[in-house]
Parts: sequence; C-alpha cells; structure tokens
Amino acid sequence: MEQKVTLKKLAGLLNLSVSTVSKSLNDSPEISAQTRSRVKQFAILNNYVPNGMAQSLKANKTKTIGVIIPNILPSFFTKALYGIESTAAKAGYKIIICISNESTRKEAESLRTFLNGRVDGIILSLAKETQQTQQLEHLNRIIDYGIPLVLFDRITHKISCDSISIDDKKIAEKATDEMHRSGCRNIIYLSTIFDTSVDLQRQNGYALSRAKCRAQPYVLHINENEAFEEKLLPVLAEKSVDGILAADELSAILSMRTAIKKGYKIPEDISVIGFTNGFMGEHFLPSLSTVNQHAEEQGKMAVETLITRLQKDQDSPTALEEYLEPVHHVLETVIIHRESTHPPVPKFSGKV
Amino acid sequence: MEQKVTLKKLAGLLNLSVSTVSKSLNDSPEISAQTRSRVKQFAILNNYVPNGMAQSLKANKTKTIGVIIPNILPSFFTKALYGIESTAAKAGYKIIICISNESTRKEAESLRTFLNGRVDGIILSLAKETQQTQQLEHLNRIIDYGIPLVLFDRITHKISCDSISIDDKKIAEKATDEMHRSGCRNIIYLSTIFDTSVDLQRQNGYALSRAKCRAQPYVLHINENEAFEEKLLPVLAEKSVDGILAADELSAILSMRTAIKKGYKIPEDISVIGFTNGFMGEHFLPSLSTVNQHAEEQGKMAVETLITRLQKDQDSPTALEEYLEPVHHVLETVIIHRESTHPPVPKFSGKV
DNA sequence: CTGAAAGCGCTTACAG
DNA sequence: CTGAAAGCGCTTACAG
Repeated sequence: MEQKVTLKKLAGLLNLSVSTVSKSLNDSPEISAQTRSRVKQFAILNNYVPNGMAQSLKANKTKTIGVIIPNILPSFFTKALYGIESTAAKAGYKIIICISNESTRKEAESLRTFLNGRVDGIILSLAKETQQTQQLEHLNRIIDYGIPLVLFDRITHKISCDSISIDDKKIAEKATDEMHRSGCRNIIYLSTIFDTSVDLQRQNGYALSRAKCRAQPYVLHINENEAFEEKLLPVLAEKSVDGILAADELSAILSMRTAIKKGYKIPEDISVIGFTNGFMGEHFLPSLSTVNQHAEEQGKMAVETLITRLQKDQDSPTALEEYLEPVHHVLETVIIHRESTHPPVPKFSGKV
Repeated sequence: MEQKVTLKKLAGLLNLSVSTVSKSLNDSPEISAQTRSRVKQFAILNNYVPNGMAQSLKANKTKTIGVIIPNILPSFFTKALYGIESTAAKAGYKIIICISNESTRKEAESLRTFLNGRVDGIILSLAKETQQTQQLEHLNRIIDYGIPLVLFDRITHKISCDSISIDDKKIAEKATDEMHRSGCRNIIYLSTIFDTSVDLQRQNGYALSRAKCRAQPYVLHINENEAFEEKLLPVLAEKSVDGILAADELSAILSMRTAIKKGYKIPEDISVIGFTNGFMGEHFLPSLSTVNQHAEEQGKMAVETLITRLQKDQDSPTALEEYLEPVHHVLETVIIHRESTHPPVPKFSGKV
C-alpha cells in the first residue's frame, strides 16, 4: 500500500502548480492541450483518484442520496430499493441506506445523521410507528434545513414535500368490486400493516366497494407475532368468507396457506387478492392475484423526482424555492389476475 | 431555509475563536467547563450540525462502509444486507450500497468509485460473471490501494483478504446423505447459479455423497430465462428422480411447483432440499426443507470482521500490515427440516 | 484557559 | 498558458 497520491504530489512530480494539474484533469480550456494530456497520462500512471470528500466539501454537494425504509424484507421494499439503486447509479448518485425497523426513533436518528451534509437529498418511506403516532417533527426539521425530501408509498400530506404513491383506495375498491362481480359475497379485508397510510386507504376503498353492495365490511387485523390460524380460521367459518383482500403479500400467502390446510379450495371456496407483486405470490400454488404496486417504478420515480428537485435548487436562488410547489406523483396501478381468483367478469357497461 | 450554521458563524456570534468553539463541542478538557457548556447550549440553540465532509476530510475516515452485492432480490442477499445494515448502524457506520447485477464491469465500476475515499472499507459478494471468468484485477487494485475488503458467501481465495462463508460442500453432502438415508435413490442437483463458487462447492458435496452410494451424480443447470418445465420435467421422468438438491431457494420452489403441477407428490414421490432460509420456502405448501445459510449472520460477521480490520489498521503502522494474515470465517450451518422431505433418519452410529 | 495558524485535498477567481 | 492565493468546514499542535 503506497502513500496516497494527491494533486499536490502529482504537481510536485510534474513540476507544475496544483492549480494547473487540477485544471488539466478537469479539462479546462485555460490549459494548453499538451500540458493537459501530459498531466492526464501521468495521473493515470500514478493511479490518481481525486478525493471525493475534498470535492464534496468544496462543491457542497455529495452526489449521494440518503434512503430510509421501514423494513427491507417485504418484497415491496426490496424491489423499491432496487429501483432506487439502479436509477441513482445511472444518474451517477450513490445511495446510503438506513432501515428504520418501523421505529420513529430510528427514523429520526437516521434523519439527524443526514443533516451533516453527507447527502444531497433524502428518499423515505415512513415507519409504521410514525404513521400511527403522527409525530412528524423530525421530518419538518429536514424540510426547514432545506434538504430535499421525497416520500414514497407510506407518505403523509401533513408535511410539505414531494411524494410518490399509488391510489391505494381506488385500486382496493376495484379489487373488491372484481371479487364481488366474480361471485364473492362475503369479502373480508385482512392486514398486518394496520395504521399505515396505505392500510387506511386500502381499507377505505374496500369499505366503499362493500357499501355499494350494501354489504357489511369486515376488517381483520393480525399482528405479526399472533398465530394466523387462530385469528383467521374462526372468521372464515363464522362469516362464511368467500373473498379476502389482503393488504400485503405475506398475509395473502399466509391466509391461502391457512385456508388450504384447513381444506378450503382457492379460488373455488375463497378468492384472494393481495398487494405487491413479489416472487412469493407469483410462485405459490395457486399463484396469487395481486395489485401491482410498481415497487421498482416507485423507487425510480422517487429518485427522478429528487434529482429534479436538486437541479431546481441549484438553478434558483433560495428565496424562489418557496414558490416551487411540492409535486405528488400518483402511479396508475393494475390488478394482475392469476390463480387465486376466478377469471375476472367484465364490468356491466349498459350505460355506455 | 436559513443559511447553514458553521463553526465560524458560531464563533462570531459567541465572540470566541473557531478553535475554542470546536474544542468546546468536542468536550476538550483544555476549555473551561463554563465556556464548554455555554458553547454547547448555543450550538444546540442554533441547530448546529458539524459538517461530516469536513470532518472526514480532516480525519481521513468516513465511518461508512461500501457494500457491493450481485443482486438484491434473492432473499439470501436481502437478509445479508439486513444483517450488514443493522450491525453497521449499531457500530455507528453508514453503508453505501451498490448492486453489480452479476456483472464484472459494474462491480469494477463500483469498486473504482470507492477508491475516492468515501468509504473506510468494503464488503462484497462476487458477481456471477466475475466468478466465471476469474477476472480479479479490480479486486486486487482495491487491496493494493490499502482499502480493507471483506468477501462473503461468493468468495475467492485467489486474492488476499478476509472472508465469511459457510461450508457449502459439507452441508450439501450432508443434505444429500440425509435424502439418501430417508430412502431417495435418484437424487439430482439443480442450480440456476452455476459457476459461482457456492454452486461449485455444493455440487462437489453432492457428488461426494453420491459417490459414497455408488450412484451416478446428475447435475441440471437451468438458466433464469429458460422454461423450467421444459428442462425439469423430462429429467424427472427419465431419471425417476426422487430427490432434488436445489442450490437456491427459487429453483427449489420452482421445481416443487413444476412437479406438483405435473401430479408428483412432495415428499412422497420427490424430496426437495433447498438453500437459503427465506419466506418463500417457509410459507410454500409444502414448506421447504432447507439449508440455513445464516444470511443475516454472514452480513453481521462481515461487518464485524471489517471493523476489526479497520481498527488494526489504525493501531499499527502500515508496514506491519503485511503481517496481518487474512481471516476466513466459516460459519456452521444446519438443515431445517420441514415438509418437503421425509422425517430425517438418524445416521447409523454402530461405530460409536 | 483561549486563539492564531496550518492543514486535510480539492476548485476557482484573479494576476501575471 | 501557468501559478499564487483563498476558501470549503473542520481539528489540533503550538503559543501565549
């Protein structure tokens, strides 16, 4: 391991000034073509790599994005992260990732460390606890600080920043409608992610659909540490359930598993629609009909929105920034029909 | 968004020198207790956050770790990343993550950007292409540069650095042995990650076990874009397959799925053991018996090993470093028996 | 106990 | 076309 080679060292060896070397490497027209190429060759020869910390300090930007997600194991977040990483990489940005583990404290801590100038902007999906308690001071601090923030999936409109989401309410309503049209009469809503914004929206959409059919909505919340069988099976029996809208992939799979083990047939006895389009649902037997949340696309949009914001900040004086309204991207979603539901029945279109 | 508050600004407002303010905030005993607390209070009042870039530049360390993984979607890597993130966070390190997408070029590019001093050390699992072609120059460059590198899971011993892995050969042999003892006679080896180090090791272990039974090994490689049914079903029929050792979770699930759809019963007709302990295998019907690769633990060990190395580097003069031999941690693994295999038959222990 | 100065490795107006 | 100087925001020997 040799001593680190710096501009200064290069300059010494070349008998040039640090400025000239720096300008040459940055291809400044100020410097003669000859010197430029000489310096560049010499730099390569010496394995020179500019110090990113010094560059960032000088330029006051880091070309890195801070990403905070509540959890990495559900495939929605894994895929979103993939979308974020690949889009950021293409744009020349690095990503620093933090997992809040659904805890507001951890979320706030990660956010605080991002105040130190290591990231140009932040992409975040809120922790369950944050959405439950609505403690948002740590987010507002970031905004006050002037660090661009983009929320995705688990968002809030109580703070002023860009966001990416899907229309959870609308698609949940549609999914419930479709199950109803295919013959399901006793559809329940099942969730393990209760009190998140997405859960609430999906629940609303579900309730709306039920109301249209003058059916009583039934919402079942199961904790991750609770026994699925114990909570689910009594409900299936009592309510003669023939349709389940599950707010996340895991609970969709677990309910199919539980039902099948008990002797129910899917979709003959019970139809199931889940959220997120992950491997688990795709490869289960029967494969899961599901709302495609476009996880990767959400990640991609989050990065693009953030970068756009960063560029605007750069162009316009800080005062102008107040005029830049937050943008809220709502992605179109779609239901992927697979084996856990009956074939979809077309909507009655007599009116048209 | 106010102007950023710096030491200089603080010093101006307090009528103190920058040095005194800096020392106070760092609780230097040089400064009187009174001044210290006055400065600290004032700093909090002004929402002062030290600039991390400047600190890193000065200290020549960043408290961040670069992580390069080939792919983020397979649950092994998702879980490993989780282990890395949580362990790093506990130790006060941030992680920058890059996904090589199994490409040597991308791996090398990410590695090159890590040369710029943004990370203190690197954790990496090799891209498939890198393992196939054995191009390792980009890794050696990192070593020459003196940046500590820890390899995990997909490792190589051709470069001199720390590594974390499991004994893939031994556990594959054991898994095959167990299927044999439970009555399987025609066990095949199935993989979609061929030519990785782990695939080769598992194949070796499998072959060893087959040899002990004087049985012919049969290795089936399927590409991700190939139709699973077309490749697998003929083999199942021709070879009267009654056992499958699958080198990854996805191919284990896909083979169960394919076999079940064709009318085979699992484990009655065919036993299946997979690798990685992920949700998909855990919740499939039947649930998958699998080798626990301790993904999270590997991630954790990788971070701990790296941090140990960083501390050694700090303590010892560079010359001494040559004497610090690489350490290779090989984690103990275990087979988790679930529904895709017959209950394990105890090993014949007459010798004891 | 406090402060002036140098330096981490860069970039960039400004002089010559 | 080249270079000296200032500065990004910190820390830390060294003086006083």
